[in-house]
Amino acid sequence: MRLSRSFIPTLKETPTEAQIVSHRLMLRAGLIRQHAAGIYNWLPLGTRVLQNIAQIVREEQNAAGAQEIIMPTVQSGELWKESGRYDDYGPEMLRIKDRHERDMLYGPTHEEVVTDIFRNNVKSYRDLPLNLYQIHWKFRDEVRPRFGVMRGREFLMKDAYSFDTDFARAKHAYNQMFVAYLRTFARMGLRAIPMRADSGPIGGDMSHEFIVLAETGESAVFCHKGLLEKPIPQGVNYEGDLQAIVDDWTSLYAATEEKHDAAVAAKLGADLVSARGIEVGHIFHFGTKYSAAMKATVAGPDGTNITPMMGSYGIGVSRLAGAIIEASHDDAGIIWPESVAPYRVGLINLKTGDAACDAACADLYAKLAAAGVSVLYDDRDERPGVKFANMDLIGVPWHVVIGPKGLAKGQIELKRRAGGAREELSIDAVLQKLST
RNA sequence: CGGAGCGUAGCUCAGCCUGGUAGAGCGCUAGCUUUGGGAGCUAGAUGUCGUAGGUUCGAUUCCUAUCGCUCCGACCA
Repeated sequence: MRLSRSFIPTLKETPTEAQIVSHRLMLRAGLIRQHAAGIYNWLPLGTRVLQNIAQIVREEQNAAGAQEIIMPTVQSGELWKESGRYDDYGPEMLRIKDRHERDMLYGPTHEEVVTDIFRNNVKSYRDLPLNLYQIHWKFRDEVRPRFGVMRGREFLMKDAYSFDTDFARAKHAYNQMFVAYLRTFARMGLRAIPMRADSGPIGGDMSHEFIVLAETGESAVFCHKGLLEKPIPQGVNYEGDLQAIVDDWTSLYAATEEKHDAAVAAKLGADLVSARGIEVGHIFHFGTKYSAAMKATVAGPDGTNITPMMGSYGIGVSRLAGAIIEASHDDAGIIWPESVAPYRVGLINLKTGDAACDAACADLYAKLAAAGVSVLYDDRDERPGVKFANMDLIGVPWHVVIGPKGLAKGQIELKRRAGGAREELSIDAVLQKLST
């Protein structure tokens, strides 16, 4: 993409409303713009990041055996009356009446809808296990939205729902999501630590929050420092027994403030990490809470009905965009991990209008595109300082700098955004390096 | 929901206390110069001073209401 034709409105100054670094940088780098309290427009750069994050989530969910669907954002209130949550959920749920005065709502979560899909379409135990997920927008009318996309009212979420015939199989479904989550966050360059958590109003007794440590995190968390270095499982067979992996991760102390046991934690001594964290994922097992209330059953092997055990598994996709920035930035701007970066390479033409520079840039731009590398090409007639500052702010992982001085020697500059290491290379060498 | 603050140009903000024809920097437009880390000069465009009432000869300024946004707290599958 040529920057001269891109809609990437960057800001030199920080808007007053933004208090934390990820919010400031998302506004300054032109990823988002606020529409109303806790509600945001995602501009082209932000949209690309969001799509990259969603794609990683999607690939790992699919690998773990979940199937993607799309459920409605606007739901019927009737279903929520069945589960009893229409009255329980409170003012956080945005309630709407349609033209026929029917009670509708903008979905804050989808247990009711997915259970309705299940009971209408799944009739036999032989169709289980089943895990359905979507990556879709939710609305929760938070009392106090804040921190940009970290606690918005409308947000993009991956929510998965598992159905199993008994607890052992439900536990396996839980473990599948547990392991998939470890891998998902790691692919985004994040270390997310599973911590014992309160299951909250949704109910249930098996629950972990996946927490990224960050100073600006909303909750206080405590964990064994060994969890910061534990290797992420590779080559996982999701059909096989995952209990050993889960046990390995849950054997070390890790808890959010609500579940924190100071006496137990104190025994860790110097191994205890006490920090703040951002919740990027949350998994629950809640048994038959919804399937029973909504009379979702399947026929069992002996002909009697089985009420399936369920779990739900959430990832805050739009929140992750903020969390990644919290974890990876410097004074100059965002430092995107390659896996989620809106572009992999930023090509800077130091002297637009200079025939040699223009030709070299155009040539490299075309060749990188042909090699399948996403490039943001700053072809604007701006001063070098402006271009450097802008590319640092946007935070693409690799910067290629082409200017008249270097070009005279047949050299261009390749800079790594993370760390700032630079090297002078030939154009072919840069092409080679970025194409692999 | 309790407490506090802020709404003036696209952005950051001054002006308001003490009422009298709307300001700065950055950005934007045009031109010239400049060009390896957010340049310089010149010329220009841009505002229902959040909205509605009230007081006054006169309101961005004082009063009231209202809407919006932010922060602290409570809350947060």
